[in-house]
Amino acid sequence: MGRETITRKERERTRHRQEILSAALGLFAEKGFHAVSMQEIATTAEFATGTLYNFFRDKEDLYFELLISCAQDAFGLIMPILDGPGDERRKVADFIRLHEQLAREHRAAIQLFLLERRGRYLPGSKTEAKKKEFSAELIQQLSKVIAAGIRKGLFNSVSPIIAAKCLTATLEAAVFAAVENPRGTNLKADLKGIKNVFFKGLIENSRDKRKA
Amino acid sequence: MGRETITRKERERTRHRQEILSAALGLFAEKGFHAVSMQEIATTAEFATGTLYNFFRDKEDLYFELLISCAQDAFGLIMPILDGPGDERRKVADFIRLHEQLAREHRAAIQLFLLERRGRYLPGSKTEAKKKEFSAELIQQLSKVIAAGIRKGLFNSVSPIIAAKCLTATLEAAVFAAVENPRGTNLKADLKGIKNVFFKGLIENSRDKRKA
Amino acid sequence: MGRETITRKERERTRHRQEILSAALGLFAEKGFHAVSMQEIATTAEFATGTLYNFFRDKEDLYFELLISCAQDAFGLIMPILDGPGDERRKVADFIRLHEQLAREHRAAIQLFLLERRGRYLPGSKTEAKKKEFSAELIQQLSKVIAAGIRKGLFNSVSPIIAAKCLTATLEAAVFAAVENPRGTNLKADLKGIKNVFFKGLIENSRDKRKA
Amino acid sequence: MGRETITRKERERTRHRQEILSAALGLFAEKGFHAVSMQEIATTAEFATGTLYNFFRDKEDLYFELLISCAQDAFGLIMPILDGPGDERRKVADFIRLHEQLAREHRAAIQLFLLERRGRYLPGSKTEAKKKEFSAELIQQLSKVIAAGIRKGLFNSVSPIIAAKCLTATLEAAVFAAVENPRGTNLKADLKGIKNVFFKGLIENSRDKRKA
DNA sequence: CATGAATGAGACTTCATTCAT
DNA sequence: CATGAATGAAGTCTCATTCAT
Repeated sequence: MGRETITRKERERTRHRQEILSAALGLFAEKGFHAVSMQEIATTAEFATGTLYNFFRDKEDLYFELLISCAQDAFGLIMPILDGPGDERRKVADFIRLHEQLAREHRAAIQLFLLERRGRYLPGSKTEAKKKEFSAELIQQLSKVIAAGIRKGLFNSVSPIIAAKCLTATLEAAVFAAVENPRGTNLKADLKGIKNVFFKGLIENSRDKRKA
Repeated sequence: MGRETITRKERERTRHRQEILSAALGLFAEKGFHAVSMQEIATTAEFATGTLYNFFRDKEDLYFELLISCAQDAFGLIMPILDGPGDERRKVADFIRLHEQLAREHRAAIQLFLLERRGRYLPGSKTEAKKKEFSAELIQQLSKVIAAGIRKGLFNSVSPIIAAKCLTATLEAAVFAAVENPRGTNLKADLKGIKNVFFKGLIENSRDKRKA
Repeated sequence: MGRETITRKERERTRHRQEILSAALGLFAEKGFHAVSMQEIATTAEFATGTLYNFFRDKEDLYFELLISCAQDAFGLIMPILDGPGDERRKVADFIRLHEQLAREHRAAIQLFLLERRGRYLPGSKTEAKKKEFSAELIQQLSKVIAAGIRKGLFNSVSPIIAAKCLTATLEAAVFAAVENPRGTNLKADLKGIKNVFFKGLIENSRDKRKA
Repeated sequence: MGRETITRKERERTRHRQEILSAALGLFAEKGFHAVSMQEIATTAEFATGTLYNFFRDKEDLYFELLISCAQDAFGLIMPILDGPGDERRKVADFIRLHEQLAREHRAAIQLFLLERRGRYLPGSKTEAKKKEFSAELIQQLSKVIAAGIRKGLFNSVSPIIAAKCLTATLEAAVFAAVENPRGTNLKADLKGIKNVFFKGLIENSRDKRKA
């Protein structure tokens, strides 16, 4: 019984923490960090203001934890695709296609990440560092895949890092646009187009060589 | 004399306006919209707080005008390249290369534009709309160039709009990174790499065809 | 068995109460009443917040009880010296000397009493009254000793109450200084000097008389 | 005219600052630092909350400036007595007597200084340091007078510093008591008694010597 | 009695904006 | 137009206290 009691309390606490994070996610994604007040988050989560501070040191910490939580979710979807075994061309194609699901199921998280570059405006903040870290990790993994593809002759010989940066920047922009204005965008089509652009390149290689 | 007096006054006014905008640009770029106070801008511009309100309706309006002013500068550099006559491949290459100059000479303006997606936190604001407008215009122009290139057989047949979006997103990310951390980035090399990725594409077409 | 169980419980309760008071004493002495939170006291005493309220009505009550507890300790040392039989000059000298021990062994209690005059900011509080009461009692006892000394011709004929107030005020200041900055103070020497000042007076009486 | 305009504004500003300090003095003296809110000070001074922050960095700064202002007033009365030329016995007597005026005319300032030892609870604060500084300066001056008196044979040979500390501690206590409870105290009589105690000493010197 | 999460009033402080000079 | 003191709403965070377990 003792163990169970403890466990119930702990479960409650975790659940409450989740509720707060959930409320905060929605609001931050909708309005951005500064336009959301702790009051607002508390009310949305149906807690008192002070309660938030039993879970998070301050507003920035709440935002930070949210960031981590969202990033873990996203990485949980992304990494298996990039890490797994298999054809690099397929991996990249799947990675691109995955963004449709991300836009559908992680709308708020995407806004959270992309609404404001720089973690919390003043560089050097914990949030700032974390965002960069996530971004770097993603690019790192993607570039590994691309490098492997190049080695196998599946991809042209371009800088894997640069290619990864190009692709992530493009996908971020596309996903963000889709998430901000779902009705005005056809993300599925856009992703196909993006794949096309990246896989084909702008300049038909054969012709290119002939000219050279 | 009358005309001259008026003219001097007008010049003065314009100059003061410019000084305010200039001070605001530096601060907004460095800290972001929320972390800059009107008092700070006033002090930096060496005016009194109230004076700012003789030139701009409110803080958002100041930001808005600043945005427009910066955008005009940028477009003044970009459009001639895209609009002018000549080889589309050259145009795109020049457009890419131009971003090095932008990062060098318009550091603050770039941060102003890219620090925060969304004009000013609540979607639907004037600033919000303006940012989208600028972005759309750029993509529009660039896609025209790409479309022309495709028609002339200079580029592969991809969606010009998508390709333009890919390229601008990528360049924005690269320029932003360079501007935020000049020492940690080699923008010139990155831009070359970007050109490479876009021109080559990931998948070597000749091989591609062979395999197919 | 019944009686024993009850007794153990009572002992436990008393011990817990003491632990709380002990933790509170250290914190109040170090930081003052306002800068210490109930949560802090609870943590230091290794209890939950709510537990404190099983022993004390509120924060002020805790402080009040602490005051009484400390005063009893101090009085337990002071009163035997003043009350006992013997030479009044010796009593006063011992009373002065006793303050060295107080500073050594009751550092926290001294800070508790002397850090803030007035019991607890709003005059008229319970704490306020208690502090005055203790002070009055001390002065009362000390003045009795002085009065007796005067009657026996051991002391000059001064107002015993005033003399007692002078002496306690002086000693309080000296002890407080020593307790706040032990390294910068030589309390033993200071106490000797104080004794000297009070026993001699500023004006050499013999000369005084000659001049008169 | 220009100079006059500037001067008027400056005068206004100084006057407002004074009004704030005056309101704050009354409240701090009555309730102590923590029990007074900035709101309360603002309301009492008939300003908006924010206005206080145009004059003082924060609450502590306001308190600090108040302290300095009060100390200057007090020193303006005390120092001429101690510094001037003349008989040291008279100086000390006048210094003691002066405290009646202080209690009458600087009631609030005295409470401000004596309500809470330690400047602002946590040692090391600006306020803390300033209080000590004032106290040290007073003791320093007073001890000089006493030392001079001793050299001239006007006073017994006691430690001047210790004697000064004894006297100031005593006077502070007496003045504070009078200021806290004007009806229950006869400060004039107390000061006479204090003078008596200090000038006579407890032990008649002639007898003392005879006994020795 | 012990626990400790929840509460919510209230404190301090900032800052966009106004307005009399 | 310029000035800059004044405004006061709003935001962040603390903490004494309660109460269900």
